[in-house]
Amino acid sequence: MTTTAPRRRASISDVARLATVSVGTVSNVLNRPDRVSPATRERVLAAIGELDFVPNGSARQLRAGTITTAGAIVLDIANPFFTDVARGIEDRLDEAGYTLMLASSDENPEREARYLRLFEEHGVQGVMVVPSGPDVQHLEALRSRGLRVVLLDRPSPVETLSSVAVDDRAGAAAAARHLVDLGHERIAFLNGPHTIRQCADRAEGLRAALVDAGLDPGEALVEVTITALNADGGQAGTEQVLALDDRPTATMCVNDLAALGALRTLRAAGVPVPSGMAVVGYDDVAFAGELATPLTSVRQPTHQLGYRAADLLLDPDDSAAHVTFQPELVVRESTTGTG
Amino acid sequence: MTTTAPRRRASISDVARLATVSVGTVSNVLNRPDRVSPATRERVLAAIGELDFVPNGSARQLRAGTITTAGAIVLDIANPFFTDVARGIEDRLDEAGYTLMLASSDENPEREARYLRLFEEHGVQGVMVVPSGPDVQHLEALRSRGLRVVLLDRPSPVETLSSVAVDDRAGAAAAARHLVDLGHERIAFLNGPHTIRQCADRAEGLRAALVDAGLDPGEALVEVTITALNADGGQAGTEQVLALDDRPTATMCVNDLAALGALRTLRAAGVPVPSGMAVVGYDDVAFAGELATPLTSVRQPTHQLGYRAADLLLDPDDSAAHVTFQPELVVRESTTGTG
DNA sequence: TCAGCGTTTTGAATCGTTTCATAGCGTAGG
DNA sequence: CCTACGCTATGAAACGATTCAAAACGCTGA
Repeated sequence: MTTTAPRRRASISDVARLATVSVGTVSNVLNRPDRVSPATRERVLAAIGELDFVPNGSARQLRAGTITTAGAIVLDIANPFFTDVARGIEDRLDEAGYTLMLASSDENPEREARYLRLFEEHGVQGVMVVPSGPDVQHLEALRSRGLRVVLLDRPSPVETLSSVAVDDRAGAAAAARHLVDLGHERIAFLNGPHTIRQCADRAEGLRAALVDAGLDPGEALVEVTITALNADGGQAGTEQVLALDDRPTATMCVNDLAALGALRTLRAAGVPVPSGMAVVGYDDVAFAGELATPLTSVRQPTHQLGYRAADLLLDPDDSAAHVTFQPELVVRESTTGTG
Repeated sequence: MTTTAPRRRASISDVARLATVSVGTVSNVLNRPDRVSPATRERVLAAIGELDFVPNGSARQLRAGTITTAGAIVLDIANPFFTDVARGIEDRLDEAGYTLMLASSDENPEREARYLRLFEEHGVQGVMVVPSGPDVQHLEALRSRGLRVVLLDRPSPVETLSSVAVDDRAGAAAAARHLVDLGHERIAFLNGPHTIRQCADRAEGLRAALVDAGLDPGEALVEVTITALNADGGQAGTEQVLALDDRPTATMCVNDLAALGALRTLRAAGVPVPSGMAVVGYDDVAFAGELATPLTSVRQPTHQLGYRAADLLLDPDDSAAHVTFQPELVVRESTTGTG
């Protein structure tokens, strides 16, 4: 193995000099090989190999103006829901020869803005974003500057931005109806802050379903806000719920990771599931069915969600489109079991 | 909400014209505000705001030569192990004001090469890679062209490349010793292809531990190669194992996702765990302890792994460093239970 | 031999920044 | 009143590619 010391990167003119042609010809070999005679092409390719030449993307892009790259920003890359969505995006972009730059905002609008700026500065074709706040003006501004923008996992609050979403109200409502049908009349909801639209929507769907069932949400619903939308958050929230005077008989969680934390905490506290406390998750991630107490959860078409988002981003038709998928309640023993 | 039609992106000279200064001054406002008089600065900033000016990153980079971005390529972004590593990387880069471009190679060397090229063309400072094949010459070539390269999750096979890894032989050996101590004398190993170094190392560690215990690996070890290192792969592999004439009494899995598939398949086949078949996973992901049969698994310091990798990448010292972490066996009921 | 034509190659202009040598300007000191 | 100096601001060069009008080349047929 040879250990060459780093040297200056070869440029197209270095190649041209070595192959004794002009830079224009080298560029043609790279981009329109058919316009170059075979002999010249050979010579240029040899020089490229010799020098380990890799074209400078910045220069290319500066001149050509555009690249086949898209960006995506999700809330948390460690959450399987978002990685499944990301896979859907990647698969669709791959078909079109595009590449994806992925980043996670940590629900932090400042980080979101930083990554958006990075993407814009580097001239991506467009971005897919799970907004970390209710305000989408900055995204509309981005669109007006010529980038394609697709809102991920939330219906667009403005006409002009395309969006792909799952009906969160329907999902939460289905879960709530299921619990009410089982006789629960007091339900805890470990939810994220309402600044995240999905969280607000789910709270609303849950509330509406309770009203439909003739219950007073003020009585029947205890919403606990958790800041970390993961297992740790679920644990903290469940500890709060267990400390309540009039303890609910069921807990809905904003996602399956939080439900994992809830189950862990309930087990530690010796509360049986579901007889002591029914638990419902959200997302139906891969392991939901394999837990000690298999988890009732709301399944979302994650892969499709990402795939379709990328589809909209690539669509040459410039008009905004809005796609909504329907979620599906998957019932398991964390609500119907005998434990 | 106003809906401005996309117009041409403003450039620094548009700003200069509007503020009636030279382009150099605008650049100074952007990069060395203290060298510009407050009055001029104000005027320029107003023009920037007016025009929605966002500097062109390609042009900047072309001239300045470098950006504070690093790339990472993992095998599968849907695998919690890799996303935890990615979080570690992100956290360290964030401290240094760097941003991360993340991609997954799908264990496909061609995809890996494509992303490496993309990263290089865009002038990242360096890349962290979980190589998808045994050959690292292309990475050494990258390094010789001036990029910083850190191998992720595998010890470097060459001196010149920095690496961060967990001792895979030790992890597999610890798991094997545990199984042998429990009396198992025939062990199935659902492993990935040996072209992936971790897989080869784990097979070797397992084999060595069996020899140490006085067993003949030819007899005691049944290695089943699975192509998908996830739950589906685990399911397929387990089906093969169950069809064997002389059925092993324990199954080691290359990761927890595969173990999830194994547990699912065993349950479907009515094979009790661990009395009918003990199961060991690898990675100790968040849900491992919460499964129907809590999973014995090899814990790796994932977050640290990523954090340290980014650390090496940022280290101004150019010499190659090699960091190895030790894994830890976490024993649960999938091997010691009464099921 | 030369005009005419199609193919291949050339080289200068261009993209939007940063950088840096230099010019302009106001002020303090002699 | 002139010089020197410190601030600011200027504007051209440079980064490394693509693009395209024009030149060079190689043939064919008269």
